[in-house]
Amino acid sequence: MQTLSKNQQIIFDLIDKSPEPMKAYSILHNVQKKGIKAPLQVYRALDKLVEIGKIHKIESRNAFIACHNSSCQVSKATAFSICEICEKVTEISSASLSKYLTNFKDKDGMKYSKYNLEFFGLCKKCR
Amino acid sequence: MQTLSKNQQIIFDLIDKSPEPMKAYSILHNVQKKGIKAPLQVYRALDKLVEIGKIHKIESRNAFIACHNSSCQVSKATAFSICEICEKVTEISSASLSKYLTNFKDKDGMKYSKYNLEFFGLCKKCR
DNA sequence: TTACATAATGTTATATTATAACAATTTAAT
DNA sequence: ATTAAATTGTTATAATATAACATTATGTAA
Ligand SMILES: [Zn+2]
Ligand SMILES: [Zn+2]
Ligand SMILES: [Zn+2]
Ligand SMILES: [Zn+2]
Repeated sequence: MQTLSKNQQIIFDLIDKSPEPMKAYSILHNVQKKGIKAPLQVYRALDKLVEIGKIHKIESRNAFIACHNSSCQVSKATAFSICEICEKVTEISSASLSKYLTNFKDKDGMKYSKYNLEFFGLCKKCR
Repeated sequence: MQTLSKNQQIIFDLIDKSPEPMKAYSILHNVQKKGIKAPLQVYRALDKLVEIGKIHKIESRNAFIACHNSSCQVSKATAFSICEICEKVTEISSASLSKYLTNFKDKDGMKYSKYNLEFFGLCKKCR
């Protein structure tokens, strides 16, 4: 549990409080009053936060959410559900899923050190 | 098996022949001699080809590969392995994996209509 | 085969996402 | 105190993707 730098903390707090994934330039707009003025300052903080597992990138949406799943060790194994109507994103925390994927071997017997899984469908509200 | 339009066929052929995933602007450069001059022409063909399942988008790389897996019905269920050194991408065709993920239900019992899974590791050559 | 709807194309402009390059400052460990 | 590593600040630019509008081609049904 390392301490975050000033920019990292500001940006993490913002993402952590957001009910939905946040995009980089939306983050930028929200932190300009706190002195973070340039895209690069945002992207650098995002890179670090992803690296240490505090946030995840939703690749299909180019957006970021805070990790609320202590079992996904440093972002090596991530799974999300995404509603195709309202765009609600939830991190999936399933021991059996992560066990299955962590142990998955392909045809050549290769095991992978990392994965990202994105499920799509309709959330409760949108069904 | 529908017939492709002119632009769609040109762009599919290029991607299909490529040994590696192709990015949109690399595609554009490669088809300019064939009269496709604008990004939008490329993106429109890519959108359609993805929609009908002839190609897939590798979300973490913003790149496209041809589908060589008849069992992934119209791109609703895709899985790839990605080498983090040489960026080689392979479509994974595993009946047990697709069965597991297609039947996966989250905590609320929700089933998903679609998923995309990207595994990361080192390919044979790079290990 | 005309009429109509749908799909695809062509074109210009612009929006969105992300990194390069370089200088300065802060932090943490000797 | 010295030094290395990490972080910050700043400007410019690269890479990825869509909006808006006009035109042309294709398929379907009276
Ligand atoms: Zn997580
Ligand atoms: Zn929803
Ligand atoms: Zn496929
Ligand atoms: Zn490799």
